[in-house]
Amino acid sequence: MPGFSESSPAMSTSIEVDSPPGNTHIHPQGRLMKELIAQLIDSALQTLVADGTLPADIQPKIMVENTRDKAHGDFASNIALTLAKPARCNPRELAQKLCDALPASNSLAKTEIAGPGFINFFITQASAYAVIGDILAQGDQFGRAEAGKGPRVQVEFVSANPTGPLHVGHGRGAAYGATVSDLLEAAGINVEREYYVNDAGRQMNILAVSVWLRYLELLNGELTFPANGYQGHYIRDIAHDLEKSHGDRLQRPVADVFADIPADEPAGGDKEKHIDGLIDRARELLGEDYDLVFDAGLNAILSDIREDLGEFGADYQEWFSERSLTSNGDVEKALQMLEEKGFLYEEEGNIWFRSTEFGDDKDRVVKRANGQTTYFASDIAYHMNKFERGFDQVINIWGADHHGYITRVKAAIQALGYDPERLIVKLVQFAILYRGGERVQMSTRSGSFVTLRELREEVGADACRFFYVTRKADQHMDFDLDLAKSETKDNPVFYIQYAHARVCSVLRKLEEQGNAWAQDEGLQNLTRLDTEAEKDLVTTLSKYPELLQSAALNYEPHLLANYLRDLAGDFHTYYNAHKMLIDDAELRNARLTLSAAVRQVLANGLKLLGVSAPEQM
RNA sequence: GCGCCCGUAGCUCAACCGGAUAGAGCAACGGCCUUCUAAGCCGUAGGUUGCAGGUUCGAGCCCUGCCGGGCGCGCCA
Repeated sequence: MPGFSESSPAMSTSIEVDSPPGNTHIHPQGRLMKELIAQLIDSALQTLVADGTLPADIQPKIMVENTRDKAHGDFASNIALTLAKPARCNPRELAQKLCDALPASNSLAKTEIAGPGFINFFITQASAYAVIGDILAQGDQFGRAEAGKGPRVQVEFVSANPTGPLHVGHGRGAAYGATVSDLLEAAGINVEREYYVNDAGRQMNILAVSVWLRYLELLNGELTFPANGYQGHYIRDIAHDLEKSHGDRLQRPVADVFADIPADEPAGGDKEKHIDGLIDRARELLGEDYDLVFDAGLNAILSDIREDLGEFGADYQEWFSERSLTSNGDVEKALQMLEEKGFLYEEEGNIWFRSTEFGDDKDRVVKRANGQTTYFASDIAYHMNKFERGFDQVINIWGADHHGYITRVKAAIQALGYDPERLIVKLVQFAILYRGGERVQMSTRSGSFVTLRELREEVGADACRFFYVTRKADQHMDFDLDLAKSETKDNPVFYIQYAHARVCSVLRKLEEQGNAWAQDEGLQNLTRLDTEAEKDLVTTLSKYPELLQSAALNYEPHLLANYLRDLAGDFHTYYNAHKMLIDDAELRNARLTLSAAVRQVLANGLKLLGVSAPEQM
């Protein structure tokens, strides 16, 4: 995971708190205990080196990790295992010596040696429970790193061609990109979200022609619509608006439009040649008015996409136009730079980029014999532009079908003199929708919905956002619509939201009883919380900040989704086993204080996932 | 054919980046509602981590080969 590292080993031994690497600017509460333990171990090591038990030249990496099994304490280190060989002694014996040499700490209850030589650390209850006070004191900031201290990172996501509404395939990229961006921001990184608008190229011309033909239909009656045109009803809507705003200004004789155009596919011809002929003809007949049609299509669809994403909770700082790369000269500039560095050559009139020098399978055309630059040329210029804007790191979130482009884009970046490691491409696999146990067929023809908007309307934005990121992005996922809509515990979204609402409900109930939650009294009596359910809950809470960092820096929002489910589960278990509204005021307030901390963490996590945290269900 | 991703309980997926007895949720089976939301909880069962080797104190994770699935291999965008 390159990029965020600014590690500076201050000690003779390097202390590594397990994952994520780097990001030393982040010191959330949850990691402090690990660091403390690592320092205790380091001190013990130095003692053993001083008395000759360990050779002086060892370079140990001190790893402190969470235990999986609470019988193993709170934290564990494998240091004795890794040092057994250089120390030429039995790992368990070494572990014992290390334990004996550990400095005293009032956070540490005891240590144990287990298994092949792990050292298990048990922290004191007071130390563990301190997190509850932290959560309530920090509120919605709990778990977040200090803002604006980190590097500048750009996240580009969705970037679907503006030729039609977003479909459910884009939904996963939108949810993933939005969540990763928010997570990175929570990790203290300066995030800029960007949408690359493919407003140049043939597809956009096809869109323009489609709109124009529907417009002509409106004025002159039905005509033979090209097989390769955009068929969707939204094209008619745009045509209708065009007619409203410009009347018959764009009217041209239909016979002229189709005269001498190569035959379309249904007529035994080539649909590509047919549509290209129509594009040329439209330009010819419309002259400068062509742009009017073109922009009408582009703007209508783009504003629809913007609105759609906005309602989905995906907000962008920048909508970057592909056309601007041509008009501002960036494409030519990028090609010129490659030319100067000797990475371009000409063959049969085409200009090729030597991407094979950077591991690509074959060289790629950047400019055709007819003088037109390729889409790839725009991509090169676009990435050059990104780095020129000063981002430390650039993250592209692409559909899995684009993986073939990674190598060539990285090749171009490298050829331009930038470190290709600064570009991170995350591929998002497609989601397959299921309804009633049946796979929903994704065809425009079938009655099944295809757009993201329809999906949101059917299952709700909360469930959409959550379900999309609940699996690792590079995994194929099955999206169960019935489950997403269900209001039972089977549905993780409801399950988590319900846990949040339950805490609110208890506090409301308390008020109805004419009582109030006394946080201070609760904090002072946390030691009364001595059941297993309560200890487990506190342990889970204490892991939140670290989990957040890990989810952010590894671009894995599913970790947060799973965590919230676990936390909600722990809470439901607790709630069911222990009554809160009891007469014993000290215990009551202690339990309410713990519950309020759970509510806070649930709310913080849900917010990052773009899911609402209702107070009542 | 080449490249990338993947293969874990009947199903959908985790596993803190090499650690201890591989974990959740569904589904299945058995319990719990005069009690703050049963929109919930508890318990049982379920595995040779696709197969075969290798690396080491230790492998679901790393290496090699094979089997199976997905995607990509345009002067398309």
